[in-house]
Amino acid sequence: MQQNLVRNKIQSQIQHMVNSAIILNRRFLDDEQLIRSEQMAVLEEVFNANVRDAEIKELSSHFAGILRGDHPCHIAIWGKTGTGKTLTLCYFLNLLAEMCSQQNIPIRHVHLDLSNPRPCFRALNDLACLLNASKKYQKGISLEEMMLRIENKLADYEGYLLLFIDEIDNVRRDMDNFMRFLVRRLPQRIPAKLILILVSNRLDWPEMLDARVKSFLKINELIFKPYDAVDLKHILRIRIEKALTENSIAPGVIEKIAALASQQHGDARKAVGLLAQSAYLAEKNGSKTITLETVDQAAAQLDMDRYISLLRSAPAHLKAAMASIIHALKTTNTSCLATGQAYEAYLSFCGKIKLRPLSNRAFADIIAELDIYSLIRTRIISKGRYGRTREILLDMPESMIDRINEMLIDTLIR
DNA sequence: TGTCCACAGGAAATACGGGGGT
DNA sequence: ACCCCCGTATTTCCTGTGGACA
Repeated sequence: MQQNLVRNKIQSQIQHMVNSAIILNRRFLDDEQLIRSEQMAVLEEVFNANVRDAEIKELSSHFAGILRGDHPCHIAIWGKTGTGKTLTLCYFLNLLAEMCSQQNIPIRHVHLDLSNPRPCFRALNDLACLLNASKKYQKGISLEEMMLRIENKLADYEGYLLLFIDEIDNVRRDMDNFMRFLVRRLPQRIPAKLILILVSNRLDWPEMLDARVKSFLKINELIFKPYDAVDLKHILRIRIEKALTENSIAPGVIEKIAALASQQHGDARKAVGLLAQSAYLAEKNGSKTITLETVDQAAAQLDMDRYISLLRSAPAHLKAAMASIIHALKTTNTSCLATGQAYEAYLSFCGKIKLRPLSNRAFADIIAELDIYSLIRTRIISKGRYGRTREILLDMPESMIDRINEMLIDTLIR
């Protein structure tokens, strides 16, 4: 009897979930889960909607020379994250390689992805790995050695070599060294016709370079504009068609998601992410449609998740600093802190959890880092005779502060 | 007008850890 | 086992500064 009740209940719950399902194909809501060919298929549909037309045209005219035996110069590409630089380039290069091989033009392209920051050494090592010139090293081998290995590997390749370097401004430290190698040294030492494709999301990165290297870069420039709301709507429609059931979207929802995403940075990945989150949420609530309110909730939740996951994996001192700032603001009942006060709070907090505190200077850097992640907001103010300091304040909903605080203390004490 | 506070933030030095070559 | 090399984290030392106050 009892058992039957439970069975019925579970069965009806499952049935309810099936009826209210709005996600048909989960994988199309998350690029990570798509295999390459599916990504390309989605991308082709996007291109068919005339999105990124101008950029592809530019690329075509730049590289057309290869098919005539010319040697096109390097190209620099700018655009913010999520504007489709990487995917567009991959797609384009594959197509180009296909055309070349039909005409027996030797061509190789290598995609060096620097989406997480790394020093010169690591970047070179990764490049060497992609070329099969070396294995993965952590440390311990000189830069010179790494460069030689790359050169030797390429010593008898005479065709076109397209080096597609993604997010090049992520090479921290010794950027000059890295660029000098690519721009001046490598072309002189290998027979291949080298073309660099330098992708970055900051317009100003060449300013950081050595003037001599800069002058060697005879660069053609191409800018990927952020997607506007119209483009984003196209992109979202394609995903919705593939991933969701019909009529699961309330009127205005696409527009709202597109507007939110284009307001922020015109990042397509974020837009799709927001769509996905909205769909999950609607399904969890047993609703058959995604409404405008669902989108709001989803956006809030994504925000929260971003903060939480950012902090969870952060170094201990960063967590401690964040926790002490929250604590200090709560106990003093003011809305902002000066650096000195924050440092005091941090010192006593460290004492409590038995963590060796960092110096004043290092703490200031942590504050700056928290500001970059926009976990706090700071600005420099001068109180005249009473000194110059940063004003530190939190800028997030009350409920979020509490949850973050709990999580911090939990992970720190354990 | 000059002083001087309480820091900001750059540069260099130092500490530390870990891997490769021999 | 030893030395060399490199990357990262932190410290030490330093110069710079907006504006209230005398």
